[in-house]
Amino acid sequence: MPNVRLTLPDGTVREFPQGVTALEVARALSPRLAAEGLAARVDGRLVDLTEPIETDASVQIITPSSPEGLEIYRHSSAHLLAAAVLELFPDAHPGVGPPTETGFFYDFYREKPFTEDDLAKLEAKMQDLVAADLPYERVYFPKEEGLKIFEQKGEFLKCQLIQEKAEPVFSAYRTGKFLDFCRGPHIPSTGRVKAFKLLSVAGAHWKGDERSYPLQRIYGTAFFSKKDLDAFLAKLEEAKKRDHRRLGKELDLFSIQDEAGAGLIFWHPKGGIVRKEIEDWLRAELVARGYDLVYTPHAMRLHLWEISGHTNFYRENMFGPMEVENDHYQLKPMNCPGHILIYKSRPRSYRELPLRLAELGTVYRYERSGVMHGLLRVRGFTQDDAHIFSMPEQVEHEVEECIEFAFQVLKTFGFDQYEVELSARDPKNSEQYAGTVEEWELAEGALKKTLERMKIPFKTMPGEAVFYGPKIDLKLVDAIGRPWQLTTVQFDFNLPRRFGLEYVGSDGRGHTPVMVHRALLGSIERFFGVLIEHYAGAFPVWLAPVQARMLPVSEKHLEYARRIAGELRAAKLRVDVDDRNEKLNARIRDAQLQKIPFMLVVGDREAQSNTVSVRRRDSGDAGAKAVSDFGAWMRELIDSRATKW
RNA sequence: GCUGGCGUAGCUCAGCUGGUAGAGCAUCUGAUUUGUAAUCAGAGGGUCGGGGGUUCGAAUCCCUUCGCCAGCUCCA
Repeated sequence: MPNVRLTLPDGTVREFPQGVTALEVARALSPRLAAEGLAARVDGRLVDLTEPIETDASVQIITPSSPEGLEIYRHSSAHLLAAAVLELFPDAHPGVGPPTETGFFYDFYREKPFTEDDLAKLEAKMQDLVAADLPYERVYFPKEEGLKIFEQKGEFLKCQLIQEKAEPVFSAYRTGKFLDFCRGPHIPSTGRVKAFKLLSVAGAHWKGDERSYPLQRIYGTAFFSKKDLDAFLAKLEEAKKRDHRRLGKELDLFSIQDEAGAGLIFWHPKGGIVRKEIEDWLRAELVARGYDLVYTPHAMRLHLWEISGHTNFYRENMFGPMEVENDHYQLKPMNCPGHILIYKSRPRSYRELPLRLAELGTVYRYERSGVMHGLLRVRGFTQDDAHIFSMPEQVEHEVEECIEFAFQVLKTFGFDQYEVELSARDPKNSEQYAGTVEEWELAEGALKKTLERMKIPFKTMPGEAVFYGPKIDLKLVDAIGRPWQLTTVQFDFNLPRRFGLEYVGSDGRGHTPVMVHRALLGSIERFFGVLIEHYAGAFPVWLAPVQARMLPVSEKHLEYARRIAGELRAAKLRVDVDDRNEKLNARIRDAQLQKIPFMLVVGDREAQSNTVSVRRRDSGDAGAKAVSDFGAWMRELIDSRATKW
């Protein structure tokens, strides 16, 4: 039998008999590699360890430490789940079951819904299958023949997939009694699955099409070790504890009320303080950066939205128009037309450009009833919006400034990780965009060049652009690693033309300006939600609704506590006094649960020496401090917007 | 909007197969005068999300509507 020459990752070349499997290669290299191997990469192609290698090739063994390892492992876990489902629930029809970023899922069509109890039973069955150490056996079928087998099993979803996607001879994987149409690769056997958990069951639709079959999706996750799984589950718990909806209630920050309607936010006094601090900082920053602050009406004549193109391209996100004196008015879903009207209110000279109009503009968008989510997805929200009108040659610089501003925002609010996406048009779907192909190419090129010049890594997302132009989106990553889309910088060559905007150039002639839409926090509501989760409700001093709470040891010290609170308030600090008739311990506990940064315990000792005993939220008793020293310290923490102290 | 789950006091939740509501915390009152994460006692508080139906009788069963949760889809 002839030999094949296999190139290993370290560059060495070794000869093996033709038809050797990657598993055999691994064994030849080291028993440990063979034991750990999950799959193999042969000439760039991911294959099973048991696949024969017939020609010279480069071979790499995929192990748990390879980036692809976990994905393959989870895909195999999904098959394991499906195998368990078919054993326990023969009436379930399997759909698809891919790995995801955090685990895997498998979709089934079934009349009866799966319950939480079913998940426990399925986990037990999966354990049995793991114990049985069944191989993931790759088998091949000619298309017609294979199709018949799946038809006999009544797996109509699989049949549909095979008809649409299968090669003339297609591969499938057998795990015990379960046979799945699948490209692979898979791990060698079920015994290799070490740590998994089924997490939830939720609805889904066949191929994501809501008119198609309703399916039940079972979510699970799998890791190489129990330790990793436990760490993941702990992270889920942590996320639950940080949930802004829960903290919003516990800390009395905001509410959403049935009586008022879904997706509409009530900012309570404590949330209101946080919002005001954010807005004050932002406004000062806007002014410093050459923006002009404006205000525009919440409802305007529908006619404007026809000009802007919103009634064509955005109607399904708009509340219905209201009739006023034989005319129609529209609650604004965006702030752009208002700012455009300000621009248009008089002739503009090139000397005033770029004109940066900023507004904390409240907009209303119709969201389908199932999509609202706390502060993160609502129907009424305030954008920290701005529209920059500039000459074409200024626009790249303006985009750069916006991104630089966005980075400053991230830093100020304690975020240090981010991801950047460039959203371009979908070239196959040009009718959903306003403007010509040339204009789009120009705009996308300009955004791309700007990011490259700033040396910012980014991903290009085709088909993600808005109807009037391409955009750069910035996602921040919060304290527990979740990304949130907030900042958006959008290029617009469309609206200026639709509204007939002009400026007089140095040549004395009229020209059309270019417009940049940008929001940095995105929406104040969403940003607030993200902030709550990022800080787990424990805001830095400058944002904390109550910055310090006086805790008089007994009623005797109430007067002193009130006097000091008054002094600190005069120094513009947010201080309150817990004058309830409760044990000190109980009041400390409450302040702690309210995540107030500083507790000031005052009793005889403090009253005599004009001091306060400082208890820090995160590290407990910090000893006595002169009142004036404490005030100065607080001032510094606030003015520097310190996130740690 | 779609699929599934759910909606009981301000909050968190109990209430088996229908017999007309209960706990802890919170609130109020009283006692206690507190030194770094829950003092004790008493009281008030619910047309069981809304509407309709089945039944002698509904928090419990059915229909409908609103809302919430997990997803799908979509987005700041």
